[in-house]
Amino acid sequence: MSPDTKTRIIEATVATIKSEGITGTSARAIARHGDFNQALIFYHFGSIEELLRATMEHTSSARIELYRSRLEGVETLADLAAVAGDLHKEDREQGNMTLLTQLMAGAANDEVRAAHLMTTFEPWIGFVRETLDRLIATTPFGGMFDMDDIAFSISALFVGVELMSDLDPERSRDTVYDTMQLLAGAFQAVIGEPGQDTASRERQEIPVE
Amino acid sequence: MSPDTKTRIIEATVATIKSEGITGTSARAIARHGDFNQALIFYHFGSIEELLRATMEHTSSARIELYRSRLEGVETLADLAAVAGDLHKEDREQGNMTLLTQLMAGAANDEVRAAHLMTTFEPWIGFVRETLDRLIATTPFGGMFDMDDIAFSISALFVGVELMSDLDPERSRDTVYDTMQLLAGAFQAVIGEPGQDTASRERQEIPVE
DNA sequence: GTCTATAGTCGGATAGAC
DNA sequence: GTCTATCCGACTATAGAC
Repeated sequence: MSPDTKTRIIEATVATIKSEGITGTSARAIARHGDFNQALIFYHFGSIEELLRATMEHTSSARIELYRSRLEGVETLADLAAVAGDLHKEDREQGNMTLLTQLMAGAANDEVRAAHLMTTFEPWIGFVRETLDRLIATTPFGGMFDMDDIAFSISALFVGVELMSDLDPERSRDTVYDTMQLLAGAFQAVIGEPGQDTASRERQEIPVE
Repeated sequence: MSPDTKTRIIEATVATIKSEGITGTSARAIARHGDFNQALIFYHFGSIEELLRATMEHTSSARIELYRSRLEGVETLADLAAVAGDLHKEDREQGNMTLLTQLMAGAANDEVRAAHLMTTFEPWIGFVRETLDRLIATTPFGGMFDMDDIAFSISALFVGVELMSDLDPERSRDTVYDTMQLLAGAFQAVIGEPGQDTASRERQEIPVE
């Protein structure tokens, strides 16, 4: 019945952060959520610190694969905005974004934790970058902007929207993604779709990496 | 020598959140930072909760006026990005953005605190909106997008960039704002500058509210 | 591997001297 | 208005029974 105990503890940790926030996440609170004894945490992880690190890795690696599989077929900026909006909505409903922002805030004044969290987040940014490369970098506009900065900014935008939405849950943020989709479509119209001629650019192959 | 005691306590609270994070902010830690007795907090504010609320208001109202005075002269999107980048850089260096994100994260699972923080943040979003109104809403593009959503997204972008920058302080984020400035300039070129004719829009008065 | 019990620290908050 | 002293609950972590 009980799967791996370490996994059970990590899942209880996730549930605790989602419902109590990082400031309310203690060994006792986690044990209450998972219905096991508090001392188990220290037997399996040694410290709360180590448990939080393990929790970061567990949740991050689980999500990145889903994102990758869903976004690899995307071919226009409007599609990107639409799929990203859908994924983000799922994550919101499951509390995954709250989990992330709470872990981030809790790591801000702790260098070791921050470095660890950034490492788990890096593939995410790199992956937004890859998607952008497919859609923009092959156009003449690709050379105009630093794609790393844009990928970083887009990732930050999602994080920021979530953090602020958590503060104001009554105002639905679905329209924000609709608006972003409109904007992306307008932008796409200006730069032209990949694989389709426009007045201002030459036809190019889209590199498959 | 000592100004208002309440102010001293609030300033010690700000210093504590900046250096210890929201999870490390306790009555005792605040008292250490401000070099006064812990009991003073409860005499003047009644509870930590109330002190945090007062701190939110204090810091928010102080900054919004500065932002307003600096941004009211802005007339193009590129200028907007430039001035916003400068202001944001100042805030970063003073730790004000860390303060904000930490307060946000700490308020996420506390409805009363969240509502309070959102209230102090609302003028900020409204004010980004006013700036956008001056720059975009008077063009034909104004009708295409929900300006509230865009103002919300821009505010969220800054918050998100900061939260992520806090995790990765070594990678300088100055280039992010340079890139945003470039993007804004390109966008401006497409929609045309306010007060200047373009092929696709009629001349309009910019309403002064 | 999981539990109870407990040590030791730190938290919010109050009473009361000055 | 500011301090000392203190209550009491919650915390991390460990020792040791089972």
